[in-house]
Order: sequence, then C-alpha cells, then structure tokens
Amino acid sequence: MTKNPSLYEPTSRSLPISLLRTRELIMEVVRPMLVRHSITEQQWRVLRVISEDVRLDASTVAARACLLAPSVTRIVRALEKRGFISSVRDVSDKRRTVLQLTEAGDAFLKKVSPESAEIFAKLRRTVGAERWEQLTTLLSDIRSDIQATDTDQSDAKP
Amino acid sequence: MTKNPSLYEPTSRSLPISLLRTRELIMEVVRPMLVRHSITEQQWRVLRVISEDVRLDASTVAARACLLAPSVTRIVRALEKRGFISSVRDVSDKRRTVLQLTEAGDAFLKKVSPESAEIFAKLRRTVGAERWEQLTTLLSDIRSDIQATDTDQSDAKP
DNA sequence: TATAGTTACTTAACTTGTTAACTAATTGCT
DNA sequence: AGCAATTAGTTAACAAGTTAAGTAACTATA
Repeated sequence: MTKNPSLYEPTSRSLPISLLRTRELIMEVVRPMLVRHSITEQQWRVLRVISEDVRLDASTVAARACLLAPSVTRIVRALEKRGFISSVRDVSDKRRTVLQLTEAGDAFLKKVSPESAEIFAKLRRTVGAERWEQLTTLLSDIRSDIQATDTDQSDAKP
Repeated sequence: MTKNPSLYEPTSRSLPISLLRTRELIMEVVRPMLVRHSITEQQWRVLRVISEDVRLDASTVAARACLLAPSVTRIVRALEKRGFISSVRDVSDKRRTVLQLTEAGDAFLKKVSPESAEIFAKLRRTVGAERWEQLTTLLSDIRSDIQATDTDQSDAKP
C-alpha cells in the first residue's frame, strides 16, 4: 500500500541484501568462466576449499563452502567422477570422509588460474585496489566478531 | 594432491566466497525470525523491495531481489495468496505486471519490524556501529563502480 | 502500416538445495 | 564394560532454482 520508509533501512543498506547484490554482480563476470570449464559454482567452491589443505573432512568442507551435508555428498560424487578429488574413509574415525585434491584436480585449478586471475585483476582495477583490500579485510574482521560472540553465547549457559 | 598456495588467494580472501560466508553468518541469526513468521528468505526480499516503492514491475523486483523471472512468478503467487501483495497488469504496457504492497503486507512488515530491528541492532553492536556503516557504504560504492564499467562496455561497441 | 526484432512474463522439464529420517561410528556417563 | 547420547555421512521426498521454449505485447524500421 503506502510505503513506510521508517520501519526498515532501504534495501541498498540492508547488509544481507547488500552482500547478496554485490556477490551477484561479481558472479555475473565470473560465471561465464565457470560455464566454459563445465563446473558449477558450488563445485568450484568445494575445489577451492579442498585445495587449501592437504586433507579435509566433508563437514569442514561443507562449512567452508557454505553448503549443506547432502549437497556436499552429491558434489563430492561429481568431482570424484571427474577425477578432481579423492574421498577416502578416515582410518582413525570411520564415520569421517577425508577429501583430497588429486593430481588432475590440481592441474584443473592450474589451468583455470590465469583466466581467473585476469577476471579478478580487472575487477580489482575497476573497484580500486585499496577499496578491494579494505572490503576483504572488513568482511574477514566482521566474521571474526560475529563468530566470537556466537561461540560465547553457546558456552555461556551451563 | 599437494596444495599450491600461489595460484589462488586463500578462500577467506576471495571476495565471492567471503561475501557468501559473511552473509551466511548473518542469516544464521536472521533465519529463525523468518521461520517463525512462515516466510522464506526470497519472499522476504521481495516484500522488502516492493515496500520501497509505491509500484514496481516484476522485472525490477527480480533484479533488486537477486532472483530470476520464473522464481518471481512463483513467489508473487505465494505472496498474493497470502494477501501481502497485489499484482495487476500494467495499463500502459500490458506485458508488465505491476506489484504493490497491500495493507496486509504493510501490516506484516510492521509486525515483524521490532524483532528484525532487535536482531540487527545486536549484530551491529557486536560488529561495531562504525564498521557496520563502513561495510554498508563500501558495498554500495563498489557496486556503483562495477555497474558503471559494465554499462560502459556494452555501450562502447557501436 | 506491415513486420522483424525485442521485451515481459509464464510454463514445463530438469537440476539443484532442503528437511527429515536413517545407518554407522564414536563419545560420555555410570 | 555397557548403554544412552552425539556425530558424520547418506538417502529419500519434497521444495526451490535454472534453462529453454513459448505467448503476448510493444518498438523500430522499411
């Protein structure tokens, strides 16, 4: 009906919406690259996360790639079929699945790397290197703050 | 296989991943509120976007809520069924659907408003008001930069 | 003023994400 | 040691997003 501007911030200043719109704008530039290499956004995130550590269990990958466990199950199967990762049952905890990048997975990341670098270098230029860094740092700091208070609260009860 | 740290930034400094993780962390706090009021994230975004203007066509809503047209079709139907919005064919351009917030939709936003305000006030406190503002402004500025160069490129050809 | 091209939206088929229930393994408690 | 409680992961049923094709309406041009 009639708008009521005082109840909520404008959506352009709502952090959840603003984070989403900014990400979407960046992904519009990145997505064609992923399509060219026949990999989905989610699969790409999983590859990137796995490549950061020598071995990682599926739950950790899920958390870091912002995915739910059932999605990871499917994505792991797809990446395994493509030969990019290996998933092996953990010997010390047989519930866990240990995920690792294969040689082929590493080669794939290497192959895509120059394209990716170019896209992000260009984005970085248009935004300005200083602001780009500023945003990266801000986001990381803010996550730390939120996570710190989150864990405080859950421990503060008993 | 063996990790190769020089090819890509750490995922914690990759902007697409970082934006996603930060949003996810915030939504973990916000989601219970949306569940309590039986509204999905996407429906909530559409309501918020529509409430900003007196009348808006579906395409504009899709762009601003980061949704695709077919999703908007379904979401609009759901919100219409719930009585929160009205969708009417535009008289001057009969392809367009004009979306408007109804009295009930406005009342719903009013009802949820205090809860929402409290959640975000708390988040803002934990992050720090200054940094919160800084992030909001940075995101908005960066979007402007990217959009400016995007439109430049498409116009720069003929 | 026809008509080719574009735009706005919808529908349908498919692919993904989500929730809940399940199995298996491990931990904590007594 | 034994058993309830928790954790990791999978599976299955459902909901939502995605792509492509289709319809209707508008625009530009010849």
